[in-house]
Amino acid sequence: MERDDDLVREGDRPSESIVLITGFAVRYNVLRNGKRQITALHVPGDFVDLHGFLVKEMDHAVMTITPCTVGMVPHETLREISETHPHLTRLLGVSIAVDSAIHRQWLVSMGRRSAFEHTAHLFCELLLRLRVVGLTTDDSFQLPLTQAELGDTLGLSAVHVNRVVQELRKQGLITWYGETLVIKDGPRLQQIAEFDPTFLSLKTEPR
Amino acid sequence: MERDDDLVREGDRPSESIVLITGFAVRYNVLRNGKRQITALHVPGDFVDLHGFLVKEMDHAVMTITPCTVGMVPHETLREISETHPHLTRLLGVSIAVDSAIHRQWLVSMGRRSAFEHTAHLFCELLLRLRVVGLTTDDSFQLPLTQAELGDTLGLSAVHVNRVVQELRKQGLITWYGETLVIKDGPRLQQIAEFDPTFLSLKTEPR
DNA sequence: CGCCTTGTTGACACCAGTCAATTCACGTGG
DNA sequence: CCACGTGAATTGACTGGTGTCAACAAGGCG
Repeated sequence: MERDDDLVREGDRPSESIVLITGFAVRYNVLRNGKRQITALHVPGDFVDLHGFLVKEMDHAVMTITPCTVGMVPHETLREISETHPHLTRLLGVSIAVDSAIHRQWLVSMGRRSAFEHTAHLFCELLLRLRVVGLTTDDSFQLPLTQAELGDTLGLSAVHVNRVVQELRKQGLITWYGETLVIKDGPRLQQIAEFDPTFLSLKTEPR
Repeated sequence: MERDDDLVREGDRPSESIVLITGFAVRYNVLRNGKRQITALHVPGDFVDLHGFLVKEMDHAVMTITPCTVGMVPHETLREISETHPHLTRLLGVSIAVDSAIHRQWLVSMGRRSAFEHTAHLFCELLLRLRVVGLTTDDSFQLPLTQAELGDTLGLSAVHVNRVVQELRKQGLITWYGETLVIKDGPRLQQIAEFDPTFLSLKTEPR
């Protein structure tokens, strides 16, 4: 798939779920006044649309922000799995639970962190998530987002994102050149963001 | 349980999950500087701590904000259910999916709605959720939150919550006296909040 | 009766939004 | 190889929504 393709549209009633194999995608809502809020950033390995299996109708859309390759899993298959493979079902549940943990952290960032801290927190989160799937080299990774898209993710204006990014650069915390983001001082960035890496870690359950 | 009791503490590794039978509870995080963000409001009927079954360690706390009665479900029971009752398992999944839908709406509100719209949206959501469990009379319900707690929910200061509530009153949209909140003009409130009631509705799946 | 929480109000500060112009990075076509 | 076009990044000036601080009112309760 190309850049800026819709994977799911608002109002859809999908009959299959999507696994993101390579590339980045975003989940978002658009308001009447044209403002957009991105509610999730999906990286390779993410089950992008699992809850579409459970809810009636999509209340939001998902689109690629880079060229992507995806896998499709028919809901029928998911149903069979949920009836015959309880431990796989649990894995799906864990996937949803992790999404949920990320959502909670985003809420904390939106509500109670400054734009600076919020941005730092997101970068910490992405470094960790991308490291898990082997997409980092040392403390850097590809961040194929425009500053405007980053603003829609953070709930900030594009102009203010720019100011914040400049400040992060000036303080020697990051470098962001082209699509490559380098975390230059991870510990301090985590400290600023009050980032707790354990919120992404999962219980390794028997079975 | 009394008011302001902890149901779950940050860092806990619970061995049972909680069903809220009567009363209200909140899920929250506290930052170093003392700021608090409430990430979920739980009403009677909610499965408060389902994901504690799936994740290793709680990254947040849950406490009652009214006297509550709760039911405890050992994780062992949940595991048995997940292995032998796929359709019940699905119900649990749906519960998580609904939480997730609410979280996304909160993110949109936090990021892209004004304080006024955000507050209106929350009131619309609560009216609908409480109606589903039969806790409304006409367009009113019990809202046992202080304005400070409401601020921690919305990501606003207590002072600003007060200003917003005054404005909602002045425009004839709500009444809030004691713990009783009355929605006086639901349609207009929904319109202001850009509230879409379908985001809480669920697919009624065979089995 | 006096404390303590909650709600309310006003003055003021500041973070972040908006608007508009400019620069920069690139890709394309002549 | 260079002129242009386009989207992204950057900058500055100004606005405005929300936070902070502080004081006061209104109840509820021991």
